Amino acid sequence: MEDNKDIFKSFLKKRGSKWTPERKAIFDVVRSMRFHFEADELFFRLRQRKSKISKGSVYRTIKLLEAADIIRPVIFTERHTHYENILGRKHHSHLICRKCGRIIEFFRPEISDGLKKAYREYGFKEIDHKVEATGLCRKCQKKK
Amino acid sequence: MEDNKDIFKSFLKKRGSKWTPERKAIFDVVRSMRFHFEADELFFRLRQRKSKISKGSVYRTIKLLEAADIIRPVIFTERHTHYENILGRKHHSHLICRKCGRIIEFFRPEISDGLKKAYREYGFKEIDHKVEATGLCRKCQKKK
DNA sequence: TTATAATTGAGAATAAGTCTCAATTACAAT
DNA sequence: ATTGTAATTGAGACTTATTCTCAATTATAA
Ligand SMILES: [Mn+2]
Ligand SMILES: [Mn+2]
Ligand SMILES: [Zn+2]
Ligand SMILES: [Zn+2]
Repeated sequence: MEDNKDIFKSFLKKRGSKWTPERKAIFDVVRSMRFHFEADELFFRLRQRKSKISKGSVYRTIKLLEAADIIRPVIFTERHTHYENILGRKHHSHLICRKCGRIIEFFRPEISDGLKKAYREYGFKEIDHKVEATGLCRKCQKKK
Repeated sequence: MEDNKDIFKSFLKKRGSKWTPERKAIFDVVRSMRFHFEADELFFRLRQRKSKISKGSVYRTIKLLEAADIIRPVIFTERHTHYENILGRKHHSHLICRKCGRIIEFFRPEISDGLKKAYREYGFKEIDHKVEATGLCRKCQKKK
């Protein structure tokens, strides 16, 4: 079976794309991310590692990682896209505090269930889904 | 009880804001929208009605309509925000075809249920939620 | 080693949305 | 009705995330 480490390389090979140092570096950084991140953050971390990869390559590689199902876009509240590494992670939903921005990841079988029924009812072939629930966290409810 | 026609006016009055011809015109157009729309579309329709309302006022008024719970942002797949009129409409989820873009609105009690449980479990006070499920519609599954 | 198509970096371009500010206007108080 | 004033408006400059362009570079198969 395939190691997560090689999954991007294989993906690229399979489609006749090249395995470049830039792509490797970006994939490495992505694998190191523990939580949600944005393009800019990748760029910044690459800089810290004294890599001189361009903004353009970061965005281009993000698209490839998405196509490879290694990352997916999440959190749509803000103006720029947020991503998360989904390698070996269970699909989950997000609960977001409108005041402090805290994000909680959760899973509820009822939701998967309802979605499955919807896909079936409308004859859709499932690809992905996003659930974003907003509210006020306990702390923020107290503060006046 | 209050007529939908006056809901925006009352909202503005209540907070000491003015009921201007521009706001009325934008609200009228929003009320006429049958499906999801974007800022640009409001602007365009206002132009058709030979109104000369500025882009600035359209965006400013959209914010007010959101605050008044007359519209809400939906559909996060694209780069710009989409909205829908929620006056008198039941809260629903969206099923979107990745290929042709067709959007189906649906409601599944299991989803509301799961969300309610999540809010309770994490002590959040509910505000709103969005569910976007993507896949391939029947037609698009057939085509090759 | 070579040939070639894919990839890269740099920076220009795009586009949604926000901001600024002087001129205008709604509307409450006279 | 008139006036005073704070809120609102239009015009266009600005911001910012992302995409595009293209000449130079590079991975890889032959
Ligand atoms: Mn997450
Ligand atoms: Mn809808
Ligand atoms: Zn909070
Ligand atoms: Zn379709």
